[in-house]
Amino acid sequence: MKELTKAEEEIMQYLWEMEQVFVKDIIARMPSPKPAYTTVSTIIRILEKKGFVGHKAYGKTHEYYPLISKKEYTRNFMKRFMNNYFSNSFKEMVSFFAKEDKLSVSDLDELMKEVRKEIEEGSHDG
Amino acid sequence: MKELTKAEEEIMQYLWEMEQVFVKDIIARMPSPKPAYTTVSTIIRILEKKGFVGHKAYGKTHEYYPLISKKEYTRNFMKRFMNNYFSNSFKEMVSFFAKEDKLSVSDLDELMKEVRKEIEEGSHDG
DNA sequence: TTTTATCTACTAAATATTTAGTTTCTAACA
DNA sequence: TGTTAGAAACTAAATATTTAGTAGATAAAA
Repeated sequence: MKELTKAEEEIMQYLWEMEQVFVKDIIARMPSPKPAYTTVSTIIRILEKKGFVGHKAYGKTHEYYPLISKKEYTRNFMKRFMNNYFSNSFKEMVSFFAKEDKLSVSDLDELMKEVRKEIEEGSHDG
Repeated sequence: MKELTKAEEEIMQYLWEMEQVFVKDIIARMPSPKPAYTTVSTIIRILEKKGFVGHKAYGKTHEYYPLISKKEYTRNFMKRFMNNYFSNSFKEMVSFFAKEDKLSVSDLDELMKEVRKEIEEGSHDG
C-alpha cells in the first residue's frame, strides 16, 4: 500500500468521513482559508491513481468514494509506527498511553472491561 | 514541537538508539546503499535547527545527542494521530489493536496484568 | 441550436524535502 | 611552520509535494 502525503491524507479524511462526495462537498466542509477547487480536485485525482479512491460518473461530474478503508490504512500505518516506536510490542504501547494519560489501575480496569466486551462481540466477524 | 520529515526521522532514530554519536557512527550502522557523508551531516544540522539535536564539540568534530526524547516526540506525534484515527479514544485504540492482533480475552487479560504492574511501578516517577 | 455554468484533465509554477558537491576551517603531523 | 586529512558549513541541484490556472467537454438553460 502506498503512503499518503499530508495533503492527500487530509482529503482522504473527508472521504472516509463522508463516504460519497463531490469535490464541492469537501470544500464546503473545509475550514477557511479554503483551497482552490482545482487543488482539491487534483489531490483526489492523485488519490485515484494511488488506488485509494474510486468514482461514479454522473454525466460530467464525479462522485468519489474510498476504495481503501480507514481501518486498512490505519492498520498499515500503525504497523510501521509500532515497529519504530514501540518495538512492535502492543504491551509497550498500551503502557505508554496509560502512563501518558495518567490512568490509574482502576481506570485501566474499567477501560479494559469495555474493550473485553468489544472483543467478545466482534469475534464472529473478525 | 516541529514535525520531522521522513529523512529527518530516520536519522533521529539512530540518535535515539545510540544516544551519543558522530556522523560516521550513524553511517556505519546504516544499510547499503549508504548515503553520502554530507547528506547525513546536512540532515543533522537541520535537526539541530529544529531543536531536536545538540552537540558537544571535540576540536573540529561534533558529537551529537538528542535534545528531545523519543518519548516526547512519540507523545506529540501520537496525539495528532489518535485524534485523526481513533477520535481521541484510548479505548478505541486498544480495541483496534487487540482485534488486529486477534487477541483473545485471556490474551488481553494476561497483557493487562503486565501493564498494570508497570503502571504501579512507574507511578512514583510519572 | 447557442449560450452558460461547471466539471475534470492537463499543465505548470511555487514550495518543501532530499541529496551531495565544494569550500573553509582546524587539528595533527612532518 | 607548511602540509595533509577530515570535519562542519555553505551552496546548489535533484526530486517530491502542493497549489492552482487554463483548456476542453458536457449538461442544462435559453
